[in-house]
Amino acid sequence: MLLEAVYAATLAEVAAKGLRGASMDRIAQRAGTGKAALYRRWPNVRALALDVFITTMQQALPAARPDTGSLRGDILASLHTLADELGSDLGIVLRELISEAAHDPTLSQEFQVRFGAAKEAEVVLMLEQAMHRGDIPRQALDPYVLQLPAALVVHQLLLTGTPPTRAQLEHIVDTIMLPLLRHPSGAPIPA
Amino acid sequence: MLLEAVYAATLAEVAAKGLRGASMDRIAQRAGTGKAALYRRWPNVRALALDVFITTMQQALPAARPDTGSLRGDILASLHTLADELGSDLGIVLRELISEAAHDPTLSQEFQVRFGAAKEAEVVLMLEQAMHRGDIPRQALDPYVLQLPAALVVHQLLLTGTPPTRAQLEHIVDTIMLPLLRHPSGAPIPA
Amino acid sequence: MLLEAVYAATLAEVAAKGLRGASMDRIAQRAGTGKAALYRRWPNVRALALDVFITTMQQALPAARPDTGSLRGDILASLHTLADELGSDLGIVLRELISEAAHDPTLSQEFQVRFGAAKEAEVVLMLEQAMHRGDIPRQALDPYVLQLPAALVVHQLLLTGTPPTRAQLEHIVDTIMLPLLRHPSGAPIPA
Amino acid sequence: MLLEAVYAATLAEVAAKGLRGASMDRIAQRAGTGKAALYRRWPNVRALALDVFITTMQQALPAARPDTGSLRGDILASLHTLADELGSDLGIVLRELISEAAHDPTLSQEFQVRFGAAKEAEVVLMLEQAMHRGDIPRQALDPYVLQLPAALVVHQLLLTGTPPTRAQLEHIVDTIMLPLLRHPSGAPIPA
DNA sequence: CCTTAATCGAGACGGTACGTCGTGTCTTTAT
DNA sequence: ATAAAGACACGACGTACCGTCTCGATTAAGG
Repeated sequence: MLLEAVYAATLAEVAAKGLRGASMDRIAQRAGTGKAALYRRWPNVRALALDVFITTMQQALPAARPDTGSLRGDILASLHTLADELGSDLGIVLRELISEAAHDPTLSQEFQVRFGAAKEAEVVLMLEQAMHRGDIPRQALDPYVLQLPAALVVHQLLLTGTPPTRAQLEHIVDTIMLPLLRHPSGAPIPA
Repeated sequence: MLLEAVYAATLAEVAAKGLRGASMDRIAQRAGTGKAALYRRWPNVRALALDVFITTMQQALPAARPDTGSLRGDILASLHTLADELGSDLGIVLRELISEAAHDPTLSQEFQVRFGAAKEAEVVLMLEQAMHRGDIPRQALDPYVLQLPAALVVHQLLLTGTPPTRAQLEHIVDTIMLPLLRHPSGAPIPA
Repeated sequence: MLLEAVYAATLAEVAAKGLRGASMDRIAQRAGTGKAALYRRWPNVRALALDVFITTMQQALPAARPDTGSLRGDILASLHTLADELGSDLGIVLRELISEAAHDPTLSQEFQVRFGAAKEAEVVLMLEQAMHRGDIPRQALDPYVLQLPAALVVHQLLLTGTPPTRAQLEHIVDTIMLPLLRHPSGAPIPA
Repeated sequence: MLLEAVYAATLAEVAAKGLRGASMDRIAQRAGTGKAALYRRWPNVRALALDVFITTMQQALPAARPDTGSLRGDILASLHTLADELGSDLGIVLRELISEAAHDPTLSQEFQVRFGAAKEAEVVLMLEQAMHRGDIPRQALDPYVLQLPAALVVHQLLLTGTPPTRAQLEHIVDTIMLPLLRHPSGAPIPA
């Protein structure tokens, strides 16, 4: 109840003023509560924003674990969900958190564990299903290949400010991702 | 004279307190001047800090255009230079730029022009040399493939806080980049 | 508690630097508080200083309503109290009030109500007692006559920087005030 | 030439922003010159304003030495001139100077000598003419009586913000000033 | 059913930094 | 040589947030 209001207020505030310009006072006011209620749960604005970001991202995850019947469809659906999320206010928050993480290694790890790992697990699942089905040959899963489509999506967002279009996503999947999965190099994977 | 003092003061302040904790008052004091002299040139602390870092960085750039004789060697050298740069203070600034760009589209463009384009041109040059030599088949250059190694390096930096090691870079080149270049899909490239 | 500290700090600051040289920062520091606490209550240094002085003055007022048994004694006692007040730091504040009032009509009124009116009521009371006793003939009270001694005292203060001496006050009462009251002109009083 | 521009600029600036709000920078700009030219002649804003004020006042003085043929007419004419002056921008400057004088005794004296003394000499002249004509009995001139009408005019201005009307001036002259001059007390005048 | 404890909103508190403005001095231009 | 224009070091201004804190008022559970 109250938490929902706080989450919504935080997203709105960060979207409007940026993480740097966000203020506890205003978030409290937007949420119709007092600062004490916020400081009781989060030590500062950044922590609050990170929590909101990750929680919101995670709620969006289940919808992103699709089973369209084909590997191509699954990957595309997943990327599309990601691109949609990053195109919204969450994209702004992501960029803020990236800079914040530069000063706070804790945040970096937290971010990696709660967001990076979840994304990766999702892809692993999809690929294992695909190997079961025989869509792609059995192979050891290379983490760099797993990250690849997400990395390209995020990279484009960070450099140009907008996530890839559906056509661009298809291009990424068809000319980069699928070829790599169909003809794996079989090289050993470094730690 | 005064500018040198300000640059030095800014670097010292940022080193001491971090980019986020730097304050105009203290920078002015360190530089033996007044705030007005700073605000006359930069609109705020971030702009000052970013200017200082970008200027400092660009002086170190020219060393990055390699010609090792083989495509693999060229790409690796280029990536290594990038990873080294991003592992230093430059990495921090990159992250600040990213968040700053979320609120200032101008900066986004500026950044893309002064860094993204330079990086891309460098890769294009390497690939054309390689096609001349016959290392890889003649092909239209796919911007997503060009960005790919840099995207993976940056992505790892942003998620984990540290750039890839030499072994990881070799892995990226050998199992992802070179296979894609040796067996291009030939698909049309979307705008 | 805090207010006391602020009042004391303000008096100390003004004593040290003069009203014009007083600064909010220093007053806050002297009072062991922050500027925000001051600006929450007063819009600027002048308002604070003036409030402190007016309050301080009013606490000293009650002692000023004399009943010496003769009209001459009453008026002299009243003027003497006024002269004493204006000879202290209060004189400085009076002058500040005057210049401040030139830009702020509200202050003009406030000043008139809290001092002018009080002073006038005091004189009216004395004169009515005197008419009762038969010291002076019954007469309509002319506001210009009522203001007269105070006006002369203030005027001298403003022009020379020091209020009249006891001998000068006696002269004013004996050669100007009392003759006018003993032989009133009886002319109508303009609005 | 330049001085005229500076004088006009100063009057305009002080009228617009008050002495407290006046700035050397703006006066210089209004006068179409640089700050250096001002600081070469006056040590600070207050000194400049005082100089302008007194000079302007003195130029207006000669017009105030009337000879209407009757004492009443002379005094009224003189008071009217004073009230007019004080009702204009000069009234504002007067009030500013009064507060300034609180911190600078030099200014107090200067003001008294150049303005107060001139006013007094004017009244003395009028009264001596009147005694010559037999309008009033020969008598020692009491400085407090001399100051009296001006004191009342200034007092009203300072308390209410507006100088007396013509009717009020006549009242002051008829019921206070003239009676005192026609029936002098003859008491000795204290230093 | 009442009371005791926790939580709520509201907002004051001591602080730090902000970005603007004005000071009085000193230097650069352009005659 | 002088004058305008304006940079310089300094410091006060008034605002906005910070993170801590004290308040009643409102709930809830537990005796």
